[in-house]
Amino acid sequence: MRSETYSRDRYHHGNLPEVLIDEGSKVLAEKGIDGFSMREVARRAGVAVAAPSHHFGNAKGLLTAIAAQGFGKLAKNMELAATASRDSEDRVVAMCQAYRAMGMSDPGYAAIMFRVELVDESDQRFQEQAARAFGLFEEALERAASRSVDAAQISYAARTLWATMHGLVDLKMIKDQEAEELIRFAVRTLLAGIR
Amino acid sequence: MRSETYSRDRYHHGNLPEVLIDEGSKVLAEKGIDGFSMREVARRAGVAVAAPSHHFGNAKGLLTAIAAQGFGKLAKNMELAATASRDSEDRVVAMCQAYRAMGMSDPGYAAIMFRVELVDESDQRFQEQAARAFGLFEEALERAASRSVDAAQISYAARTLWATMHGLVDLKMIKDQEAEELIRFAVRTLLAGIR
DNA sequence: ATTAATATCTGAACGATGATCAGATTGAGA
DNA sequence: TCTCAATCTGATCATCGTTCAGATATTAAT
Repeated sequence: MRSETYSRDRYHHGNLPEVLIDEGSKVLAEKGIDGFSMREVARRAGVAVAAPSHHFGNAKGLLTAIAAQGFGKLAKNMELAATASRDSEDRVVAMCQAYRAMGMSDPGYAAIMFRVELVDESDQRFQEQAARAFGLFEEALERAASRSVDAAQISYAARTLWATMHGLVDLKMIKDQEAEELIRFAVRTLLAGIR
Repeated sequence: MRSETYSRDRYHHGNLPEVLIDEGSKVLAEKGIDGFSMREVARRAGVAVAAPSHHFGNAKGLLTAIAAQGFGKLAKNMELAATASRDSEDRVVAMCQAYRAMGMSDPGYAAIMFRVELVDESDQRFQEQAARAFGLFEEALERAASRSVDAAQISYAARTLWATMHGLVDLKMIKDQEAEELIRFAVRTLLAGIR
């Protein structure tokens, strides 16, 4: 019985990058960004303090990789949530709920995914995953809007609603009991506004 | 000619707390939250590293004080912006613009004012200033809405728009040339939605 | 005016962190 | 099998936040 999470009997770990991402997101979930450190992650992975740098360059690199994974999860959750409804407005609401759920239940990811100063936004994989999540969102909104709405309006609406959800979650403005109602309010007023 | 910003000839500084807040916000503006440190602020104030702790407890305490001052500035800017217009919708837009202007031109404040993990939200002065800014916002929105809209709707709308502005600024989703248009879009659709 | 109490600041220390670098170890391809 | 690149270690460095005893100044009380 070893107290460390991962064995250290081999000099070469095998799949250190993945393990570091996993352990890193666990640390974030448990202690938040304040309790996060490269050394802590290295400890949990049972590896020397300098090892992570070889794969991710620096702390920002690891956080960026975790954030990219987070956006991948968000996209998946949003897709899943959307399939539950047939009504196009309901689908947008469901996606917003997925966004909220991730921000609330997975505080580790939420704490860094949108933190410009913590993440390297120029990272390709990060951009891909973030764009994928936002793309799903935009698409769903486009379907919920009437056909007569032009592209510029749709773009405005998508960005506005995305920003709204981000704000509501980031500022913790959604109380659990009224989440459904408040989100639906935001979606409905926006759709009503562009129709 | 002294290189230090403040003299150190007196053992007792006189108004250290204010100076620390000033220097702290300057550091934030220049180097962002990454470059911010108690030691750096102490250096600029020409004071021992331990001095700030006596007034603000810890780093979070100083950041909280700076953030509170930031909300005070924001409230002032919003009030000022609102007086420029007579139309109630225009006033809401002007307030949003003030919000945005602060987020963009004063990145030092924006970097911490809404960062839960950096700030002590239970701090009284912080709460007061933040509530004041939001209160102005809520009030302006209430005036812009028609009289038939009930209080719950107004509350939803205020929170939604505040969140939207926060999201747009935080995620840097507003490009300069379309700022006016996008903000007006957000305000107008929201008002249209609740009318 | 003198003294006591309080507020303010110093200087040195401690533990922890991110980053760097030479060198050890391993695995993959010639 | 041998070579070379990839991977990881261990030690080091500068910096950071915080703490604490003690020095200095201000205020209040006598």
